[in-house]
Amino acid sequence: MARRKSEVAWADPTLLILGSLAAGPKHGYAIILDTKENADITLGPGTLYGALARLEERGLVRALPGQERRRPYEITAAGAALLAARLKAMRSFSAHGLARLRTARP
Amino acid sequence: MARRKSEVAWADPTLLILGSLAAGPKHGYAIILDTKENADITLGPGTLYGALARLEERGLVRALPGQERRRPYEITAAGAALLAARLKAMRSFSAHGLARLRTARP
DNA sequence: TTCAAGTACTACGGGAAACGGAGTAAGTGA
DNA sequence: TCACTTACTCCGTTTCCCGTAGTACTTGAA
Repeated sequence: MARRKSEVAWADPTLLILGSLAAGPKHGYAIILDTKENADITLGPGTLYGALARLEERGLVRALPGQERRRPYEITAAGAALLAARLKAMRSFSAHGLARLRTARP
Repeated sequence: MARRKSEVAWADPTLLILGSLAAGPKHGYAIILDTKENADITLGPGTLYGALARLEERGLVRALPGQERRRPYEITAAGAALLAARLKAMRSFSAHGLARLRTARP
């Protein structure tokens, strides 16, 4: 029940979801499996579907017609643009940070 | 007053702080200036000092003797190890995500 | 000398949302 | 029939992000 279980997170759920949807439309459960595999982070259902709903109301993802009991989502152009910007920031920050770690400390 | 002001964040404050301290010991205000410059994120005092206190009680940063009214901190070995792991995850995720964006979508 | 601006931090509280447990329900395979 | 997987909904708890306000000292220009 604890938010982020007192750990230092390297990415928030919304970014993980956008990153997963960047590969193509997926429904919620498929996103959970994808992030588990690709980011080694297991999103609980509350986290996933809550974040997904917020992303939708911000116009960053869009719900697709959906068959049976699955509710598939796809990333929008705005979502892809925002994701690209965030990923570039992450790439730059991680590169600089790792360089700092290599350089510094006796 | 809203947590993360309804935006999609690409890094949480604790990671930004560790990244800043990786370059060497700093006091709080210097961390604010550093993250503003290097990550283009302005941490408010509440965010910064709150996160710093949590990092300290988790043994990821350590308070130094400190002159005058400054309270300098340095990253611990545990903090550096955790930072390295998180930065590698970020680097991998951002690389894969950007590749996905380049490949996909009509 | 006065006053604005910068430095450096403390104290406080609201509220978004992360998180997981529990529940539901359909499908699959042994 | 039963266990397991898939796929999601609902809900309560807790974290902690974030800004505002306030304190206090220093510096420098008017």
